[in-house]
Amino acid sequence: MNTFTEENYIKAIYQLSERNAASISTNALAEQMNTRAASVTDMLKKLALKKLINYQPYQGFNLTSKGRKLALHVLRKHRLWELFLVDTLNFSWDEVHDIAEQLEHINSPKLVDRLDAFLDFPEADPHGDPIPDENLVFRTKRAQRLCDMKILQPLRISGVMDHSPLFLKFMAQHQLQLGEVILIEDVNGYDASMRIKTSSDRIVFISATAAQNILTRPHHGSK
Amino acid sequence: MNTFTEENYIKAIYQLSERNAASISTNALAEQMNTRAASVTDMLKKLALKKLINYQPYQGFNLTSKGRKLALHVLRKHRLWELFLVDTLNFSWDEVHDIAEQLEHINSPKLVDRLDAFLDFPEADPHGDPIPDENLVFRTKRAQRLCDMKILQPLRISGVMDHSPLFLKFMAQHQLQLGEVILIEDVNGYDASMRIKTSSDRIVFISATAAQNILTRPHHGSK
DNA sequence: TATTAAATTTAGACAAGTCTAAAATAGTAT
DNA sequence: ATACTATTTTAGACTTGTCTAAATTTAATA
Ligand SMILES: [Mn+2]
Ligand SMILES: [Mn+2]
Ligand SMILES: [Mn+2]
Ligand SMILES: [Mn+2]
Repeated sequence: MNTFTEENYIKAIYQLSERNAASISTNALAEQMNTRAASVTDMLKKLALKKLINYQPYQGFNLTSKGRKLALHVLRKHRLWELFLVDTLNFSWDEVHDIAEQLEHINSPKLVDRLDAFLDFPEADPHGDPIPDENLVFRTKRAQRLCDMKILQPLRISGVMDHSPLFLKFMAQHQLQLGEVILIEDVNGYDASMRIKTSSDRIVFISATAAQNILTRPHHGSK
Repeated sequence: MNTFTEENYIKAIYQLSERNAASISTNALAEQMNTRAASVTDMLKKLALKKLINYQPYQGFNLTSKGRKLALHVLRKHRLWELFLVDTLNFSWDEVHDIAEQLEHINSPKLVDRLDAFLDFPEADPHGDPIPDENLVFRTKRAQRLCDMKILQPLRISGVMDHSPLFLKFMAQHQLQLGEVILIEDVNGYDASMRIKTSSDRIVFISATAAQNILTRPHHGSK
């Protein structure tokens, strides 16, 4: 049906438009895909021919509903496989992205659904990213960045925006895992760095950069 | 490292030389790969350049030790994934081949080894084909065809030679599963069809064609 | 408005893998 | 030994995805 390359382009377009809204620039996509603008233009024509994107030369482009569905289907597979690797095969969360980048292209609807069932219909992957269900609908809303949250409010760490092994290892070093409940005790007026208290009363200082990449949800828990 | 296509060619060469021994003909490989002889010749040159096969124009070809290792590595992945699909995701044995045909090309040594451990270092896939271990060594010898076995001797069904869904469904219909212990009661002198008795004293008649595609081992069990 | 700069697209080329049709080789039969 | 046939290889072409360099369009600046 679609080549790996086409799927990767469609996924990249989806992810760029998630961040920047509106329509995406050829250059931005070229950077994301680690290729040249000319190659992107070539591919855009093909994707438009397949009705996966709307595209007018020089006027930008965006996903059609068919393209959006494909993007969500690939994301669903990517995230289910990541969770499988962590939960079932005991990989750590900083090792799984590159493998899922391959597994997301395996073509077998039955396999995806069986994997989904085996993992008990999970709502989020090991990085807290929501997993679309079999109808490609998100059942969970995305969480908010730690840097945008109020002080002294219980928060549960529910995801990360930066998926690089470097950042994921940083999180592990500071024992900030998904599910951990924390509290912003203080935001430094000078550099917006934060003093954080964990549920076990441990104190952690993190930079504003780090706080921008941690996703949280208000926690309404016992005490 | 290697493309999917190269891996598929190498695997096909391995499987052809397993059956026919010696060196393989361009035409035989073309048929196996569902392509044309000219395309095969093109690929043979590339595989020879990569030192995966020995190849002299017009003189046939065979795997180098490097090529054999690659073939075994791909087979290992194929068979581990097939077992995973059947044992863990509850697929039936006639559904898994095409999916494993894709999964066998996922490139991650760590993933293969983790999968191997998760499945508890299995020695055979759902069709009874032996799985090379992490050093690419077979720990089990291949079984023998039912049609070559002696009469009135307890035999355990340990594999099949034909992997087509048609044949696998035939086996299921006659309730001939892997592990089942059977006995050849009689071989018909006219068409070499067989009367078989199962451990539960059920009688099954099968054609010589079927008997050629069932693999068995002598069974030394509790009566 | 004219000029300049940035972004995007086209032109032309290349590698991988495939194909058909034609040429070369090996093997067999007279 | 010669002729025929089956097998294999080459020649030339096509598709996909990529690239560099040049041309085009849009946007920004003077
Ligand atoms: Mn990918
Ligand atoms: Mn993820
Ligand atoms: Mn394959
Ligand atoms: Mn098998």
